[in-house]
Amino acid sequence: MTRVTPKIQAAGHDCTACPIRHRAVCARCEADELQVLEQIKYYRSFEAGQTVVWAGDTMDFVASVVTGIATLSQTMEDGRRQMVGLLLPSDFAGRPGRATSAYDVTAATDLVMCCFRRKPFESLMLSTPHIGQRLLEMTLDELDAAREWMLLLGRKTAREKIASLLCIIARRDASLQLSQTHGELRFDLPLTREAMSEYLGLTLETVSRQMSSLRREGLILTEGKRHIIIPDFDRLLEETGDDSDGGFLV
Amino acid sequence: MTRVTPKIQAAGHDCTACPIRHRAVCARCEADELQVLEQIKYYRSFEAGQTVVWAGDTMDFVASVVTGIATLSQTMEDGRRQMVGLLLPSDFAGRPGRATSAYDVTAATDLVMCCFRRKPFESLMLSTPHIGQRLLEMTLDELDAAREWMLLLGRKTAREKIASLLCIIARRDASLQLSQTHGELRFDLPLTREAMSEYLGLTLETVSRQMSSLRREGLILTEGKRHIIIPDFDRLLEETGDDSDGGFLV
DNA sequence: AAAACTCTTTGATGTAGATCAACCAGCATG
DNA sequence: CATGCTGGTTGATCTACATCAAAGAGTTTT
Repeated sequence: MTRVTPKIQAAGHDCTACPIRHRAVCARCEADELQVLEQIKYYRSFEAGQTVVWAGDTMDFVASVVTGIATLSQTMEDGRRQMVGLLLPSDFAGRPGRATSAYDVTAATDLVMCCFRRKPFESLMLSTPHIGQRLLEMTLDELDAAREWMLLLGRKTAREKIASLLCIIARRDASLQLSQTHGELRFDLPLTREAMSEYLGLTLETVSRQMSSLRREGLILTEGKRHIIIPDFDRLLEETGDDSDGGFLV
Repeated sequence: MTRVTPKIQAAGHDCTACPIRHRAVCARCEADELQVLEQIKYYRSFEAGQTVVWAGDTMDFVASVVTGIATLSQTMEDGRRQMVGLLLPSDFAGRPGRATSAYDVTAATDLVMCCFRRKPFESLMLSTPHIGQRLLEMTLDELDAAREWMLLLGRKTAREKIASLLCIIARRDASLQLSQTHGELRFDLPLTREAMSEYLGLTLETVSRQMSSLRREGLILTEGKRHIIIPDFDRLLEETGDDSDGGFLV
């Protein structure tokens, strides 16, 4: 389990060079506002599989994902688990005004977060409207995504669920690389079959079977277990059950 | 279909007498800020079953639910529907900065909304931080509720889903009446079996069967089709699958 | 007071996905 | 190079819920 510690931790204190500068909670901040943020921020790294916080534990910071992927999940007493959020670079974790985490937060891949102690961040929100405004916008986006996910969980078939997840990840990956979402797409699946099943409200066996079925039909190709190639994105899109046009807001 | 038009429409321009004054987006506003809001607000009434807006249609206002219940739902091309939100008095509908509704908004019961034209509301948000702050708080609450719902949709059994829904409605009803959530509770179900099924990701037959089963076991009693009596709230709570203590944030 | 609605309940049957159980591939470890 | 470990695949069987179908209860309409 030897993993390279992401470089940014050692380096970057300079917000202007930050890769998520224009999309994170600080996106609207002016130079002087950024300087205040730089005073209270610190980076934390996690290895794939590590837990950032457990549901119910105190969480005295809020944070932006800088690189990697984190998941939010809930667990029932008897162990049933449901993932309720997938945090990608620039997404925000934690809730101003709340001391304990409502969810298990876990590093799905190696992860770097830009953290702010909660109290200073909260007072900053009062004095710096740009932060609150941006956070509102991001929270509204999250709410839309959560509601889209409710449709998936409540009404889609296993096959549609898998296709939807693959399309979402492919799309977000493409948007990070600034490539087009047409024709062939390739990316690494950042989730295990088990994590996928927790996100989709399925068992991992069903996930595996549906992946195999999509592979058999040529809708996806795989290299190793995790590298996915989508030869024709639009064709996979048709399997999601969504409107051909609009669909997910991502 | 003769229904009494809610009185507030004729009467109330006075925010200070508003029943949702202390819980809605305007909760944190000072007297002078309320005066500005009063300038741009207007009431709209809808009868049970009426559509407020269709998904995709332009929605040039945002609004607070004053009395009654509204639902948000999504529809797939082939007609499968999933409810993604239940708006109770004081809840907020619409999204500042977005011109079209992402969901079908429907009056589940007779409904009165306090509306603000979107543009003036947006500029008010910039000049009146109290509104944006409150909206952020409400949106974060909605997001928590949506995530709780994802757990229900993804992992709960039909029986647990029904018990959860009844508990949530009973709880919110009790909080409006300022009564305790222990021992016997009674309330009117504001949803048809079909609406319940759309919310829970079930068919209406399954909803009906599970309601009958809870009734047979004495967990609920019914008077007519819609009036529900919960003789022992804590006993019903045990059927939800949630932690006995915390559970829903509502 | 019969007809037509809407909402609900109940029964018979079918099926998607869960559950239980092997087994395989890739890797790290003694 | 056997050993165990983690993550993934595939098969056989079971079951919770969907689907199809009919009928009851409470309305409004004629």
